[in-house]
Amino acid sequence: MYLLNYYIDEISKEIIKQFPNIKSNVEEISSLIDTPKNNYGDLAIPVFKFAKELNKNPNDLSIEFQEKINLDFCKTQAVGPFVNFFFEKEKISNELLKKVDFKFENKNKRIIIEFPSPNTNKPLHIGHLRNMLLGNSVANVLEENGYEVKRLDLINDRGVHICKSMLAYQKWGNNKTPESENKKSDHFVGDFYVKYAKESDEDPKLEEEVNQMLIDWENQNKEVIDLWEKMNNWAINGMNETFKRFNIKFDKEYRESQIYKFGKEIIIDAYEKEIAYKDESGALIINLDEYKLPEKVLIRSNGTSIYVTQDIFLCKKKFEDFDNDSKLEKSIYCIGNEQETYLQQLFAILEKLSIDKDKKCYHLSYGMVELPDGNMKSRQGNVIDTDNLIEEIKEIEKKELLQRYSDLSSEELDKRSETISMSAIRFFMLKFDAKKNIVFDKNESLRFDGETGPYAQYTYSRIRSIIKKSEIKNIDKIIFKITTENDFDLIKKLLEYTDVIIRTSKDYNVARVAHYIIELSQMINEYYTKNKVIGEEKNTMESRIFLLNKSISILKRALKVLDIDVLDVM
RNA sequence: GGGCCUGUAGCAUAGUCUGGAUAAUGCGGCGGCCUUCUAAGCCGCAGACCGUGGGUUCAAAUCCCAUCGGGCUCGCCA
Repeated sequence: MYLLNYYIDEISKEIIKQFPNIKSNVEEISSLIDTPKNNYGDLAIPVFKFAKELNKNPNDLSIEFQEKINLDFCKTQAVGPFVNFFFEKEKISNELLKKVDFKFENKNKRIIIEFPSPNTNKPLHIGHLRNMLLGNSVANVLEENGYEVKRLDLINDRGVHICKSMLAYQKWGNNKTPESENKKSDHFVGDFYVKYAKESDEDPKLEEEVNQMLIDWENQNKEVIDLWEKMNNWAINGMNETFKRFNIKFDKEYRESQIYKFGKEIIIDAYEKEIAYKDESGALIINLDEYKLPEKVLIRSNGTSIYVTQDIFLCKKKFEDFDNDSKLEKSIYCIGNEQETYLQQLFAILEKLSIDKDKKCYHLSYGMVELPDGNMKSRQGNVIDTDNLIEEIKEIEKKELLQRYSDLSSEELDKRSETISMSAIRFFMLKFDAKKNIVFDKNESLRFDGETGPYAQYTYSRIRSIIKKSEIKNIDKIIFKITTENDFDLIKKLLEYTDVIIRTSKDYNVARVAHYIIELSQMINEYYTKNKVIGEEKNTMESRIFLLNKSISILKRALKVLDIDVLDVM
């Protein structure tokens, strides 16, 4: 527990003082001190290690600990081979509450993170949604921890799949526009992608036409380029609306169409330095045996570049763009786990080419979003679309709200249902370990009770309501005194927030934040149902308001990391 | 066949990195709580050979080995 380090170290020092024969130093002893689960104490340490060193029975030694260790801020108690420490709650609760507001210092380090890097042939589905919520939340965590974070998007705006929707529009579009059809523009484009898929099943010749279109595109054929620009703008503008709704802003956008030609020189240079070799077909290949990875073709036998060629270039460019002051600590790629091998290869190549000598590149991998009847297939239209999904949940939420408040203004109804439904979907997408596949069942997945975003929002609103009714002003000036046994447990939970951020900044496991939010909400809910606030004696009421106010400020901070907004009234 | 990920109550998950005391939470089930701060809530009960087998250890859901089931992936797709 980071914010308890002072006390942990004090205990360690005292142990060394009382037991000079113990060989471990303060740091080593501190690392053994833990915050035990049940009611074993506020801090605890097992004595096995010391028992061995001192050649004593652990159960006897722990009793010796109990007798010898005397600290003013805690009581010592032996239980079997464990020594438990119970804080003198009245003495240190105010001190601890001051620590709750801990803010991380600016680290003077930068981290870049790339997501969700969509193709411009279809709208964003819930697979993209998982990607962008994950990427943005990781970025938020790192910012909270004091990093400068840059959000990057690589728009995959060229290639055969883009030409598919273009060809379908050329053939069956009849010069319709998103405006004329009153459709969100990326959906308009996506419909032609699905149309192509259907038609090409019947007519295999379409594939040749698509390939020809790609060649025409590369040759800058004006008609094709015009069509491409028109449809790309539709796709990108539509996606930007969705990003905006999710409060996602990019610091820089790269476009594949602008970089896909680059990278060849780097490969050829590597070939000349014998880092890559040419096989009998003429393809340039890099061997990655030393990384226990399959070898990778870098340039095709016909001399054209492939995706990895430009990816190598892009990495170099990112370093140029964001590491000219040597402040870059990490370059994170938020990409699905089906690309794991590819990214391992890419990173190995970047290291061999001395582009990423310090291993700054990191693959933030995540599992697939599956539907109850199997994987999503964009070309078959078997997908859950992000925009449609939000609207659907929002409608359900509106009904929920009207059941509770039949007289809500339509404005207020819209605002609340938007905030609550966004919280439900955000929380659901983030509460699972990113590595794991999730099955998205509309009926089961999106709830408003239990371990959900709305549950945490509800907690927040309840406390806001209590604070308002208490009519207490200048809450910060209240001198807090413990009024119940629940107080201290809640304070300890608030202190955990810092650890959650520290740990998540290291392993990028944002689900930890979600679980913390639930645990904290549960404790707050338990607190106010057990301990009344309004109507209590003045000092009791003020102390409880003080503590609850601190609690929801941490709750709000944690929710903010997941980009979940709170409501004063829910 | 090789590599990576994964397996915990009926279901969905946390805990595994860094071994520690009674394996935690939600949904579902059963039973309570709206004449005092919003029932999107709270309280209680039932429900777990932690995939299986071995090993290391005073101590294993956690570490090691093997094995079985599921997912992803493996030189010119992006």
